[in-house]
Amino acid sequence: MLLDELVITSDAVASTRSRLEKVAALADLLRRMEPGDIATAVGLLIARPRQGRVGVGWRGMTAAMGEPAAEPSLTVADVDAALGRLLVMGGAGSASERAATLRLLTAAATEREQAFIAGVLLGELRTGALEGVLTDAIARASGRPVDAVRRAAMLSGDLGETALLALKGTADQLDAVGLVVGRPVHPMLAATAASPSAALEVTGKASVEYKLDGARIQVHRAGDEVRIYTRTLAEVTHRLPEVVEFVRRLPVRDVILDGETLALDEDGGPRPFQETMARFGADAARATVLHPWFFDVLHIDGRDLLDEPLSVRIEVLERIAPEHRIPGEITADAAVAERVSRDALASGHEGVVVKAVGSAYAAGRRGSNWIKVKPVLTYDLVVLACEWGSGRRTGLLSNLHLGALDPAGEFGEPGGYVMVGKTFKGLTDALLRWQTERFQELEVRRTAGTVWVEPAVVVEIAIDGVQLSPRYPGGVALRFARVKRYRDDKTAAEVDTIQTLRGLLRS
DNA sequence: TTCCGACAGTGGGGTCGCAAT
DNA sequence: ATTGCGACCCCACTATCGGAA
Repeated sequence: MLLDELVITSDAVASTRSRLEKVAALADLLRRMEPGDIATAVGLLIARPRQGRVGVGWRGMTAAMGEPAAEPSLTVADVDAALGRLLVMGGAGSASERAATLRLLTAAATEREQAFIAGVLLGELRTGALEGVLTDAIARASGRPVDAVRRAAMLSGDLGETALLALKGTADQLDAVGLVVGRPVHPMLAATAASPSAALEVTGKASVEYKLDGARIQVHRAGDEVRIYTRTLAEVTHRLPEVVEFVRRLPVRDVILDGETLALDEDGGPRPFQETMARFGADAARATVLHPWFFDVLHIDGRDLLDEPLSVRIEVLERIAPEHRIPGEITADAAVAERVSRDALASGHEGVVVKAVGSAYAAGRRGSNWIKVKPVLTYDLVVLACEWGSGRRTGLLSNLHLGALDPAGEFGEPGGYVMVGKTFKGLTDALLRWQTERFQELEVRRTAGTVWVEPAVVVEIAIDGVQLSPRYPGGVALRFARVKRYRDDKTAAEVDTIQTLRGLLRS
């Protein structure tokens, strides 16, 4: 199939807000597609090519972009082949070859094909159709139940191959897609609640478990063969030899475990997330050891546990890895849940995850059977600048630069402000419109994407905490900052201080 | 008719490896 | 040796659509 045909559909999908119309257009395209193009096309349409990221970002893309072709000639297979070549060149140190390959591809593309290819390589097509909508479209095109398609995609971890199976295979083949030890499944995710009690009201009797601040791991063991995957199914086995060794010693033959890995101090307390990531991100072994903790088991010795209630899965876990099961308690009592949460926080952990004891393991879903609860801190800060938004926020001032007061001038002018982070979260459309006007009134200067303002507007910011910053002058950065409200009742002289925020580092 | 679950979009801080400077 | 790029860890929140209630 010509790439042009796919791009026409993609543009049509982007041009409507109706999901039903998006699904209809995509389903129509999928029906017309040759089997050999289906997996590739699905990857392109959701800007997640089946090769994965091929090492081209905004910089490389703009550098390679030249005059477009007048007539469409590229096929879907051509693009797939080019992406494959780019991927293979990944570590070869041949930047010029990569650039040449990319230039060759874009030179053969028409203007709208170039835009499409850029969107795919940057991972943001913004057509309003990602996995969810594509899953519906695959179901529509194939006539299979959407639940069957979604289930196969989650268990195989591969929407493209699932599309091929749905469209060209039999219903039985689709339904037969199941857990395979060694092949990662999309992990179950958690919703959010404000308190353990609130979470418990939703779940009923629950396992209330510590939430550890590390990296999610999914561990597969088949005999002596162990593989480890991240939340997004990237394989990281070689980075975690200590976890491999641990899992090899478990009293099982085959197993799939879900858990978290993190660095610990001498007392067994968690090290800061940054330290875990420094070790997790490195190829070579470092002095830091990453410890595995598990909270779920999906398969054991030939027996799938996905559809077993959580209580049964916990029993299995308790039997095979009691020392490395994430701490928690099963309860229907809000007071007990609150106590477990307090204990978790006192031990330095993030909070708790409250899990309905009767629930199955819903791969890839963020339902209300798992609910995370973390404490929220709020501070009043001053807005130092604001950046113009993109996409649906184009033309609106969106991303706030936040400053804390420095009364003594420890990091600059006495009574001045020290930047501690940015945020674009928590803003309603009305607030975006308001701040776009207000900050232009307070403008003192302007750079390409940013309007700098008088430090006069006070905003209440919620954060999960702070972390050491190698970037900001105060040495501290906000973690997961979001706007709660503007504080018209406060002046800039009354905002929280950099010393207050730095104080959070030590606790 | 209203409600609500699922999705997509809009970006945040920080870490690494690797290539270019 | 330093800097910039790209990939990938962690992540919150709002708007919207359309099926469920």
